[in-house]
Amino acid sequence: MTPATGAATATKRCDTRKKMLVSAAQVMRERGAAGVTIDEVLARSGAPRGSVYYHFPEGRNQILAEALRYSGESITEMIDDASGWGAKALLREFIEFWERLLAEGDFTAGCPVVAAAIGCNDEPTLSADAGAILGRWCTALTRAFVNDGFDDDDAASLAVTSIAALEGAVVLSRSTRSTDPLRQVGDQLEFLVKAREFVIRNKIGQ
Amino acid sequence: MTPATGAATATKRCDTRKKMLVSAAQVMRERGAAGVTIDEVLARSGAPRGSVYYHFPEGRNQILAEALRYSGESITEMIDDASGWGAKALLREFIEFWERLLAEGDFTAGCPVVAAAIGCNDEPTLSADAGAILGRWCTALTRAFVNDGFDDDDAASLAVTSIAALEGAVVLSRSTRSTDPLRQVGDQLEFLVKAREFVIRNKIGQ
DNA sequence: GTCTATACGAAGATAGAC
DNA sequence: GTCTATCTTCGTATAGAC
Repeated sequence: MTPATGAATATKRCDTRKKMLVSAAQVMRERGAAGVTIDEVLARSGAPRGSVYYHFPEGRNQILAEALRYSGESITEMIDDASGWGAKALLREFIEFWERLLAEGDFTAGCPVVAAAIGCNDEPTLSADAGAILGRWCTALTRAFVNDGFDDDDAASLAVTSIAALEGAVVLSRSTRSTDPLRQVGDQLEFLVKAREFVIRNKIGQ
Repeated sequence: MTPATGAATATKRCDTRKKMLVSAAQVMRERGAAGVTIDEVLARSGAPRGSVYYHFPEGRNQILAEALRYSGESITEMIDDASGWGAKALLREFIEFWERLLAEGDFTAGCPVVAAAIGCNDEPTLSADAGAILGRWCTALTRAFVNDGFDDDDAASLAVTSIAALEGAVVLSRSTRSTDPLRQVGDQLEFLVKAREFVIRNKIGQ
């Protein structure tokens, strides 16, 4: 095998796998984890049926697990990229990100990680995997809040609240077909952070 | 038919229907809307297979729609019952409610309305139905905030943020198998409301 | 109102050729 | 790596008896 063919094969291999994972994540976003079928993934990705169990020997459950990891990582990257800007900028970025995604898909798709967290037919570990990803987002955001001067507990609490509120807002925005919830939550979170900063700066009790 | 038999029949009829809806809602909470199968509903409810299409002529989709409505209403009632106590008490009640439910089910089940909002195989109206229910919760909570002295816009914004944050916290709590997110979000929401009140009372800008 | 049986299709998974 | 064909299971839905 020449180096050229080797590279081409490797590329092809990754392409098919990747296309399937992207499609699986998309279906997960639209119909929930339990709604992901191999047929639908094949139809969307254009991947050949014959290569399903070649790329994913453990079948459907493996596709679900990897699709979750794949889409989780892409959002984690966005958070990591933005975490140098400070927590408030990160929150704004997150909101813009979801506003764009929701509107692009005409409110037919939500967050794949939440979809996985909600549950699926079998594979009970999927929800825990989703929880781990959400936990990592919280950790990254906590770090950003700490950099902004919050102590560890406050930072962690604000981070968890921010992720929860934003993910909840995505659910509300999607199901009501409006970005209003996302923007309202964004405004309130911004105020919340400022109020916390104000309280700390002035060393006053609540 | 004597009145007695009539009543007995009516009771029986409602019992089977109700048992099936409760079971369907339970499956929805555990596996998502797309994960609800008639077989599973029958197995859990002990309802006879023969009466599925007697009680639900439109089949599975009807079961999903009614299970959503049923479980949505039970939570709406809780909100309405508590809405006389003021918004902050209502939030606390909501948090206790979910802490109890999550722990009782060993973190295997979340909110049925969010599960429906996330999507399902067919029946695209289910998500919109869920959105309508979430909207009603926001309306009720908005009213409570207005009663507490907030103007309409602030009240609505706080209500949306509260519902979003709490539903998001349920997702986080479930998938991380811990009630910490729910409690952290509860604390932050309480602080947020107090801070808003403080700002209004002292007529200071943000 | 409920039962049994069954038709029908969808979906996951496997086998072997190419 | 991919294709076709096939097996099997499961789930929805229908029909007709009781």
